[in-house]
Amino acid sequence: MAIRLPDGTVREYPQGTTVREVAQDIGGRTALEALVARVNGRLVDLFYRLEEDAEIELLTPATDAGLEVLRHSTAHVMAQAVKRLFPEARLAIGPPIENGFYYDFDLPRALTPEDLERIAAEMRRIISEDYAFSRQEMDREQAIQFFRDRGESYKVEILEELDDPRPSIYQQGEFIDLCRGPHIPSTGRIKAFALRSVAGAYWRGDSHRPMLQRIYGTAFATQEELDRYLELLAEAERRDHRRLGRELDLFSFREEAPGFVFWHPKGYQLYRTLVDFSRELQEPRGYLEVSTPWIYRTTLWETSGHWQHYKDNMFLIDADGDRMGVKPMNCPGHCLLYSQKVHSYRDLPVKFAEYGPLARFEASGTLHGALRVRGMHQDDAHIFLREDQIEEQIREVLELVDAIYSAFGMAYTIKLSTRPDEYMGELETWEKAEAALVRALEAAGREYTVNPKDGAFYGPKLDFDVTDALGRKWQCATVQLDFQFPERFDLYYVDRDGSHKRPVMIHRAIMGTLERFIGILVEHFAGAFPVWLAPVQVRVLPIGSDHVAYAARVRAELANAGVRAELDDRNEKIGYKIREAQVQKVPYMLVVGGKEVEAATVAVRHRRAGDQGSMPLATFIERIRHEIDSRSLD
RNA sequence: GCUGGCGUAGCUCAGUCGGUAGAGCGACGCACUCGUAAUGCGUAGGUCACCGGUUCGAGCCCGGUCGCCAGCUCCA
Repeated sequence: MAIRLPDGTVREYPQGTTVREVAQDIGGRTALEALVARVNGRLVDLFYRLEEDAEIELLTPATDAGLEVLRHSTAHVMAQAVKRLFPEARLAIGPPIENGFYYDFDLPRALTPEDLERIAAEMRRIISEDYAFSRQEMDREQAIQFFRDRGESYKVEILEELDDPRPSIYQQGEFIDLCRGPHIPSTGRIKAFALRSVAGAYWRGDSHRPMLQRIYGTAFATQEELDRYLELLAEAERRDHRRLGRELDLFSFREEAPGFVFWHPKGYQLYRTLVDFSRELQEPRGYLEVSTPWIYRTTLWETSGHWQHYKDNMFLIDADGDRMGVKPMNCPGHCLLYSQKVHSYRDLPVKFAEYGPLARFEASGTLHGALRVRGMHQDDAHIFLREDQIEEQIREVLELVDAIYSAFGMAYTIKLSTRPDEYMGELETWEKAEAALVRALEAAGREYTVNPKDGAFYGPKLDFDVTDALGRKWQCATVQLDFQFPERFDLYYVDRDGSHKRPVMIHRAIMGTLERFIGILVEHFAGAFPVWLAPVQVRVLPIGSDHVAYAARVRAELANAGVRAELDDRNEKIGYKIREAQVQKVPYMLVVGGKEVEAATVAVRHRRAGDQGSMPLATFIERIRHEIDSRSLD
């Protein structure tokens, strides 16, 4: 039979040759380091027997697929260790995930960090014992009986719902598990792993099913790569917005108001800078900023459909017998506002923007600093338009998204989220909306992936995942196309021929929730904001008390030039003042002493580049103004 | 909401066997008038998350509540 290799060469082997034998024949590093192989596009073990002509590719842990298999096998080794230490443990599932793997167990008691140590030690023993992985297929009924005899009720449940008539099981040493495979050749091939944490997880992700214990771990091809990954996690911890928010005096949280943010003056400065930026971009595009009520009678929520689809996430108030709900979204209010007057086809699109407060009753366990809150503000807007304007308006929004994210140096990807199971309106309308979004994306030449069933209850949406400086993804922007609200609110415009037509609506937020977006920015920039965003752009540091008066004049001139500047006139050594400004990540420090007073200059120190030498104040102002106005990311 | 863990000064943490609480940093005061990442000395600061129980006596043991953390579910 003919075996074709990725480099295009074709070699002849007798039928029944294993992939491993082919690898040995080829030789070289890839063959030596290969963990699994892809044969005609399908992943297989190295002991797989080739029976006919095939294209094969050997996969080392340097490939995504190879690394994934390595992690999957490490999960099996972990399960083996758990079984050795806790023979009564029942196995659930143990897949590889992004950056690692997990395995869920039903255990008689809660695991402690010490248990993780013991499990890791047992894993190291299993790795040094170097058991080969083997594969066996059996009839489904036989497999069910096999796992039932071993008391593995979760495996039995999986098998009972499995389509495969001949499921496979894998074995290494004494450990046997139901598994599709493939796996690495032997446990000794695991070179670097770490167990990270234990947490509860529902069987099959269903909150009505038993809670299992999930152990998270990770594995890499080499110790260096593992160390690099662990260092990335440590860096993420150092950048945690909850910690930096406190240290930089941006915001705080109190148990008196779980899920709400207290914005300190510096944090709120940042917040205002973002809103100003949003206005600056939206006003030229015809957005009209409005403010609408934040508490409405439930009758409005019934009209909008929130009562039926979103009630559990709403703060409800009994106001003297009147049932009212705090708004989780602005759309119903904007619909009422739209219906306040008669619109001509010529007036469309009408774009209402609002930055006001919203409240969503999020489950207590989901709250997370500023990233997941109950009280929020969005750079929200609703566009009322004619059907023939959909493509052009979606394109304009896409272009706005681009303008905003590029200002923060953030790349992003687009997801198209389609009709969820619990949806409102007609199937036909949904299909029309989904098709319109696809057309707009394609016309704009944007790449996107499809995220099935993740749309809002009133329409399909485009979600934007931004990637931060540590490579983590966050969902911020959302653009939703909606045919339902105009219907429910009986909105119309007067068309050319005088008839009443139904407008379409686009719901859109770019930064999304500002609380969340600022949390992301704090972590993205590690608190060292570019000058245009920095709450304090300059701190003026007089060396002695004789220089305070001059320093105060410098600060005032900076303020006149629209630069946010502070004066540190405390009676401290210059080194101490500099250290404090550095720790606060203030972009520029202006040191002024006798020489500067004399020459009417300032000695400029940049938080990263250090001492920049002296220059006339006007020169510095010109430079920093340019940096601010151009929204430089340096 | 669920599972597990945690809650002591503004922050980070110590507190032994149950005997009424401590450090460093920060804050404040005083002195020092200083040239690019920490001057010295002193002072104040605690309902040990909250409520209840056991005990002669609870930061410590038990129960409940709240909050936070890691996940799950949900999601911007």
